[in-house]
Amino acid sequence: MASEIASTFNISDLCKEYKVTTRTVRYYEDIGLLSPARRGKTRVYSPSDRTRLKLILRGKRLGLSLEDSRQIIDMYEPGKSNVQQLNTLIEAIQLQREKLHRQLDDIQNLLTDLENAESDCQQALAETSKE
Amino acid sequence: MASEIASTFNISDLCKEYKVTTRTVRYYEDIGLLSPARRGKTRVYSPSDRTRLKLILRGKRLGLSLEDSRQIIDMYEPGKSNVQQLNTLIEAIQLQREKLHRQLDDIQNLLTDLENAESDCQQALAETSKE
DNA sequence: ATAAATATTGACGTTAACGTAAACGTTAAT
DNA sequence: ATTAACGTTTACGTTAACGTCAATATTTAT
Repeated sequence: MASEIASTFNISDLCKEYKVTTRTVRYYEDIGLLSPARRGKTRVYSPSDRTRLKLILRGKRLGLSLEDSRQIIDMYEPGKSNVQQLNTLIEAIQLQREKLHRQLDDIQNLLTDLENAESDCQQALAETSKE
Repeated sequence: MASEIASTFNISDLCKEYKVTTRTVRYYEDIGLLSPARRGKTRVYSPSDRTRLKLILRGKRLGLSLEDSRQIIDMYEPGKSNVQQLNTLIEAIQLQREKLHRQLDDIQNLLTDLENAESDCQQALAETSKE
């Protein structure tokens, strides 16, 4: 028998790594976003599961819903796809990209606003220290 | 009497402009994010109200909660602030900026992923058309 | 003046994304 | 062997951000 090569994770280690609760990753499994293997009844997470979780959390940081993330993740594995499906997928990808570009724009603007707000504060502080 | 100068908006025009429902802007008023004037019982929105709504919606596109947006908007009007408050505000601003920079990073990565996914699709389509 | 459109204030309903607690089995260390 | 630590399922609870009526003014157009 070959020895185990791929590293695996139990639920609590995975949760510690990504600072989420077990409830959260079990919930993701409930809705089909993760499907870890089992050793008996215990969940065993593969590196691929770990990656999926990472992608989900990145999505959350961007304000995506879990369903949005699911779709995006599915985009990475076209699987058995005919021409029709591929074209649909490309369209979906482009829509997401446009949305992300809008988001980039929003962030740039908000960053500018915050920089201005901060320098206003610094200004006010400087005024205060003069009196 | 001087004639009216500043343009104002009624609720439905405002909603049409920003593609939100009246329920939404009334809700924002309920939680104190907007405080339009009244003509009798009818709400009258000023350009400043309009701007606030715009900022709220930008926040939403970025995945911010309404409370986050409220805090950020408050950052633009320091009002009567002592040194202590100003320093607290500057810290808050910097925290938000760091978060936004992380978000920028996430978006760049996701965009790269999607570009790769798209070119994989194109590739697959090319293969298909060869047969 | 009267109909049609638009406004208002309740108030209950809904969905996503978990939190929280109970009740229970399994493994690990002492 | 027993206790502590960790795992499991089940199930009710919670919060944000509105949706969706309903009942009732008020305004606008004809």
